[in-house]
Amino acid sequence: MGKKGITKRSEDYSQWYLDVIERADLAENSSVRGCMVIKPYGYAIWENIQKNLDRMIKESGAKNAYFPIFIPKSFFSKEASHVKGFAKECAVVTHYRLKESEDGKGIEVDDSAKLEEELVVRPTSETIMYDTFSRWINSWRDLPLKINQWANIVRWEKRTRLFLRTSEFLWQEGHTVHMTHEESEKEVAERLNMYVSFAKEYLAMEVYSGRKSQSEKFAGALDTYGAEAMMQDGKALQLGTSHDLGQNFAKVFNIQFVDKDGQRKYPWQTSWGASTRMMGALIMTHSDDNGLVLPPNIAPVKAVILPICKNDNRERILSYAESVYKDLCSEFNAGEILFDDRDYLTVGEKFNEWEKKGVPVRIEIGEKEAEKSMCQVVRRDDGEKFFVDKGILGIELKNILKDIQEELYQKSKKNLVSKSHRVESYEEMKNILKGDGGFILANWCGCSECEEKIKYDTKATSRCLPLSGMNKEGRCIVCGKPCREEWIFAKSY
RNA sequence: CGGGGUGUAGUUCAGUUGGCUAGAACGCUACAUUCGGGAUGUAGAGGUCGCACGUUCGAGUCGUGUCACCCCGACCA
Repeated sequence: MGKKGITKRSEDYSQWYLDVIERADLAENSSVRGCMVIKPYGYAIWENIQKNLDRMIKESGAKNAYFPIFIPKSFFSKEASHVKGFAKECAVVTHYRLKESEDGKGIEVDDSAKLEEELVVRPTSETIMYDTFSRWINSWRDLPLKINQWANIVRWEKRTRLFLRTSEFLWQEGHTVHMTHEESEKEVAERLNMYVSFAKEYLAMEVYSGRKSQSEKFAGALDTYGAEAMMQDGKALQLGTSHDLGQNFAKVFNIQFVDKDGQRKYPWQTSWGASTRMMGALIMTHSDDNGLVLPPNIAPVKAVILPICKNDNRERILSYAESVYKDLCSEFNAGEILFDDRDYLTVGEKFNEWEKKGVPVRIEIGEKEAEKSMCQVVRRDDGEKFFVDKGILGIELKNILKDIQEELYQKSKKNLVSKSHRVESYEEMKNILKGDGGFILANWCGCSECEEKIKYDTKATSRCLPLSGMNKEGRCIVCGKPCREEWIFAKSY
């Protein structure tokens, strides 16, 4: 009756994904690869992310809309660096019809149904949205325009990785248009901060945020900003990005507005997004060897009630547990409290199942509890157990959930700090990256030669230049030239 | 796209120098006994050995091709 345990996380992150996603196992010989199936429990997590992030997005003034998944090839190729950045990972639709094959043994593409112009399956929606924006925007009165879209995205990556770089993923992409660069820069910063606070308040994650280097920026942007989280294995994972697009797209899509002074002008644009990868980060950050650990603010199920009964006391305990369940249901939203009265599983199996799924709190109800009109509450994050009076369970539970949320965040913060290393020499940097990894804080002159060398020597790339890294006098970790920017480097997913 | 590895039951894998009716564990189904940390017993279901071609009297096993997956590169907000 030994404990089986799931595979140690250090060996295989995918053990944590079992209840959340699985590899799409499509028909044999199918060239659709690297896709995921999001399971109901995983989708419930995504819905909680959507719900809360969507609220923050709307608070920024953006409105939700939906644009086509198909982008005419000609749109796509208008912005030179944009197309260069995405060209190698696009799925392209060339035909619109199938026909029965000559030998009657199957279906084949009907060559007579070839599209005049190929359609690109969106790898991001800048181009198709901005073509429309050019017709929506005429006057300064039409600005700022703030549009958000929840959609699926396809990027035919050479190498996929379950959850972190799948061929198809879900995301939210925001696109805004402003009169001045000052205004669009403010938007870029605010949306970056939105992702940082979302990570903190909902995902219970501490991140570094700042400007990306020129080599890491979005294809077509002036500047890209990102939020970077640190995983338990010392690798960085980007949570969200925010781009200052300048007037690059406005010029090629001919988005113009007549300003108050009567002049036709190109507006300034931004785009920003966060994807299902965020769930990957969430899971990889908090989980332990017993499975997922979900922050209460994002967990689909906040607490599970487990009656523990024997044959001779079953009815009594079940009816007591049910009254506890009803009490709690009146204080929580539908589905947030679960009553697990399955009698074909042993208690141990149930404990294990809910632990694996990361339900923040388990409420045990057995002989002792029923007698004293109490409940035993067990926290998923630290395993702490205590008795709570039935009468105050609802209030207590809310406090406990709040406490778990806060402690998970503090733990994440501690992890980020302990995995961040300010280095003074290139040797030190190489040694750390060869060992446990983590974030390296180091002065860098900003030239691409030094960045390339770091990448070649350590496989780490620059992650971002945080606010705190500006105006830090020092010498470039590689070439030794005096410089005043302290960048963050890390190996990343 | 280059280098390495792997495809056998739902899952993880074993399968000898090519040889007889294809193996285990877990999971699944039924019944009974259980139930405060991953239960036990009995019975049962479950396979075109990734796919194609080849070598052979005979292929899960050897060869070629192909497809998919994993790792490392290249690539990648």
